[in-house]
Amino acid sequence: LDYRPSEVARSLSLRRTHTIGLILPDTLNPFFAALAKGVEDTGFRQGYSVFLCHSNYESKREGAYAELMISKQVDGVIIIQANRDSSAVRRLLERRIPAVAVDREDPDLRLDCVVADNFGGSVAATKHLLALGHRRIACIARASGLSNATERVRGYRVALREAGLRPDPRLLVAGGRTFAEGRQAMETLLKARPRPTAVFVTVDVLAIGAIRAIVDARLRVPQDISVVGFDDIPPAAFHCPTLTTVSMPKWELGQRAAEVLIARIQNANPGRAITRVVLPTSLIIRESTGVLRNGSRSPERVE
Amino acid sequence: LDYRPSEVARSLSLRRTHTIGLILPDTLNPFFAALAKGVEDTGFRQGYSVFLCHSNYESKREGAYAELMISKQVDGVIIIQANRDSSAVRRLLERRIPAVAVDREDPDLRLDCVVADNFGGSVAATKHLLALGHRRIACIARASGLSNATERVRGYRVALREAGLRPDPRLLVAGGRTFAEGRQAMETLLKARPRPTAVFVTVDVLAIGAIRAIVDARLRVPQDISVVGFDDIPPAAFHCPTLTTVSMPKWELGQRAAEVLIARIQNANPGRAITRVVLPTSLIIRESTGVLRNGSRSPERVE
DNA sequence: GTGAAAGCGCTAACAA
DNA sequence: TTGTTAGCGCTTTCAC
Repeated sequence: LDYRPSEVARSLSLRRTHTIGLILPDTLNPFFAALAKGVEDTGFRQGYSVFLCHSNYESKREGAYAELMISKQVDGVIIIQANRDSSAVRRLLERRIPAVAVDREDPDLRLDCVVADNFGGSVAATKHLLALGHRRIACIARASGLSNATERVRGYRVALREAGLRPDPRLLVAGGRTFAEGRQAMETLLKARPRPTAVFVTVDVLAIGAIRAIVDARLRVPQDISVVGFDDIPPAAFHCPTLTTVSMPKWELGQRAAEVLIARIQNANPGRAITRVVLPTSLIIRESTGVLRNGSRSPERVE
Repeated sequence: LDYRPSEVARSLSLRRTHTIGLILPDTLNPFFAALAKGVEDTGFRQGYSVFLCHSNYESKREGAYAELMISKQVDGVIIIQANRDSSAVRRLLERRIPAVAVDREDPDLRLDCVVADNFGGSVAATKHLLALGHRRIACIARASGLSNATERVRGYRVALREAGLRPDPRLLVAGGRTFAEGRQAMETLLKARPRPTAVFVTVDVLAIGAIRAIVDARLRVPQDISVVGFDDIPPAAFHCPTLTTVSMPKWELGQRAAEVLIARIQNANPGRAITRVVLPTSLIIRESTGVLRNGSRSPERVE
């Protein structure tokens, strides 16, 4: 007859809940959504349920969720930190809750992490623009101070330097995280003189916003300005023009994070060395980048 | 000193877990992601944690999750059914787990539901195209057989009939749920002769794919073909051209569902009448729709 | 008021 | 092998 053992009684008895917490800024962002799917898929396959915890980019809420996960006695948590404030992670570690950081890492923290090769991807993106003849290459980047953001800017800078160019600080502008903020950042950039002929936008969502700003200024992508993004979110391949971008292994990031976490949970070896996995990124060339045209050098009108 | 009561012991004792399950097809779809955020936000505010359960559009996985939610003894579940198969919901109801259906409803099932005015939104979208002078108006729709999909097609048909037009079955094509499937559907439609001058795509994701097909065929939106979508996902406002669409109260759908569920949970009145809430939709006019041009009547070349 | 005890539904250790 | 029992950490009841 229709009997289901009570998981809560089992949890109390076994002291394991077969539940993990996933703390992330916002699943509305397609990048995080894909990553979340990766953890949920592998958790499901391995018998773990996942609590969805939106920090909403707020440290306070992140902390509240960490506290809640402690009370709920999850077996572990996967966290995409909202910002530089790592108190939530520290709290988890303090309570000996297995935790793994994804997408962004903090060298000060001793915990497992799964990240992508942000630096390499950014070098590739910038070199692609250089190979197309561009020299005035701008960059729109998240100013979160988190490793993924800083690594991307570092890749951009290093690539420029290797090409014998000096990064122009006026061409580096801070973006937020929404389409609208990407547009805004690009509007700022469009005022620079001479205007950049290409822009490396370190987040696809911002890149799509940036293209909007370019189009609204009656300029064309890529004829007047080339743009390359980062993440390869689903809309990137369908935007007009389709977006040249650096592909992130989004689902895999989540998958690997779940695997590392579950291994840590089941391997009751607390002194085990820290795991750090780095997944490769790769440049996907589409329509939004093109060779530098002389005519696009310094048009007078931006309307 | 740093003491946290064990929620699992409390749950066992109180027979309430302060946890709800959220079963949905896929958070990668921005529509579901926004809805999920709505339930998570209000759950958080009211002291409920949410289990994220991707059915992946598979009844089997949906059923497995329903079973798991029963074992985990969640206080209730919110479900966006993957397809016509309602066995998962029935299972929940059988076990007296409070459940609420969101976005799609099944008249055969006696459970609370929160849906949007899909019919009204579709009528408005179609009337908008009619007002612009279009007569050959195609429709790309999900063929899931679920209420939201059928209501949207019904709205389209009713609006055409009210304008004295007879819906042409050759202009109604089934789309899937991805950008690529939207493009495919539009490719089919582009072969129709005479070609439609406008298309109502019942899902934004499909609409963006459809625009891609139109552009690839060297036609322009809206000069050659107008397109209106449905959902108003974030990229819709940033696409080129920006997408005219019917706005869905996505976050609110999730929020209301959570509220209805929590009320049902706390109101131990099992005989209470079924709650059915319908939220309004509204047409948002952007760039992808324009007046019918005679020149766009029947161009010969589709490249 | 304060404190002890029973019970929530399981698992695991131990007896028989 | 099978059956019994203690205990997981809380809430609630009941006795003091």
